[in-house]
Amino acid sequence: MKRQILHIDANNAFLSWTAIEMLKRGYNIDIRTIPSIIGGDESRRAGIVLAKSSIAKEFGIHTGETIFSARKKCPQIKVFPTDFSIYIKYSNQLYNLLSEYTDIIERFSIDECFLDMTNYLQNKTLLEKATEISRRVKEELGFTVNIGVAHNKLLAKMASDFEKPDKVHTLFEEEIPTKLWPLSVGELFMIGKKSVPKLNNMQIITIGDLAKTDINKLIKRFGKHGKLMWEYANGIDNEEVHYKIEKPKGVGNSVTLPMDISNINKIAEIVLSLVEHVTYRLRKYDLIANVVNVQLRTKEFKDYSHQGKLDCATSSTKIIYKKARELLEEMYKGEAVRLVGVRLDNLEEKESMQMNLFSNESIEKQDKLDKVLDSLKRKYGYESIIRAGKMNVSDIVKFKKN
DNA sequence: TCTGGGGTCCTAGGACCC
DNA sequence: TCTGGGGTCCTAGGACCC
Repeated sequence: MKRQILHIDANNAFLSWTAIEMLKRGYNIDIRTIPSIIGGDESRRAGIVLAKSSIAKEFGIHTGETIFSARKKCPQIKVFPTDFSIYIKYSNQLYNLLSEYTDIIERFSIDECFLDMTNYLQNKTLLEKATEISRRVKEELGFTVNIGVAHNKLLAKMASDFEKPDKVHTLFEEEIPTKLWPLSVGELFMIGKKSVPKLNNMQIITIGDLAKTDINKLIKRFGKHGKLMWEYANGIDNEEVHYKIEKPKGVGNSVTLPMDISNINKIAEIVLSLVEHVTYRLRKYDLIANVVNVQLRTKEFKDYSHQGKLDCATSSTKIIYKKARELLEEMYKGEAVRLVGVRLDNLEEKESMQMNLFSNESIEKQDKLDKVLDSLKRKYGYESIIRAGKMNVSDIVKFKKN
């Protein structure tokens, strides 16, 4: 039996949601109707376009380009800051509305969901359900969505990416040759900008070209990814809609510094504050980590990282910082650093934590201290807890001046 | 006042064991 | 004077996604 899958994608999510919130707060312009973008903070060297209005798009502005470049294309562009609390609010509203239609719902990202409607059609067609959802989101939540209607996740996702905004598109098997195959190969999900030139060199220009290429040739050139590409080009995908909430496989935080730093002690202070953030998140999930990873990005945009296994899985700020500091010292060559990141991987449930016979007592003590600090953070806000040696942005500025 | 931050998965190569 | 080879674990880096 064929599965009945929908992919729902909020149109210009960050910008639309900001527009609605601003109107609610009394702002008299709907920023969806003017040349506008949501952008990162330029003063913190994070000035890229995260979302754009349709009019901004007409000026040739793309998501991911610099705000500087967007201004050159459209000097009158209005730039609004990011605010994740707004996005989470509207994302939840969308999720709650969609949850009325099926129990098998997967939050694919902050603005996208997959729905498995196979056992939830109630004598209606999948397309009728999609049309109803589209209308209700617009009327009740005040923004528009694109909906892809298909028999698997890949085709539903590709369909929702067809003409925008506020559209419902089907992509059933018999429509693949006319709707999917004429598109450029780079439009296919999981084919990024590095793969496109390699495929073009093999005379593969469209998704149809890819679909008709010998799969073994693709496997030879791209390994596992080659098989996936070929299957996707042919509309093959058996992935389930993952409706159970899964814990993360890894957690990380990274930060672009307001200015480049080449003093290892100052970098270590940034690492400490990142370790505090990241272990706090880890403890919220009741997880412990086995692997610590420290990442640096140089001012030339060269990324490198070192990772190391802990003797025993933990969520302790102190132990993880100690490891992170070792990794930093072993990898750092003295370059000017633009970004610092810390990731924790190979996570496991806290219940399974193995008792370390030799330092059991001190682990428990440290665990208690972290828990106390966490509850203070929740109560008084994260910024109220500042360990000695932690550096904030103004310290970095002062450091640079000295 | 060019170039975010959060993830997942894969691969190549080295170390080590038998 | 020949220097295997399979398996597993680990790390660094890269590709892709939103």
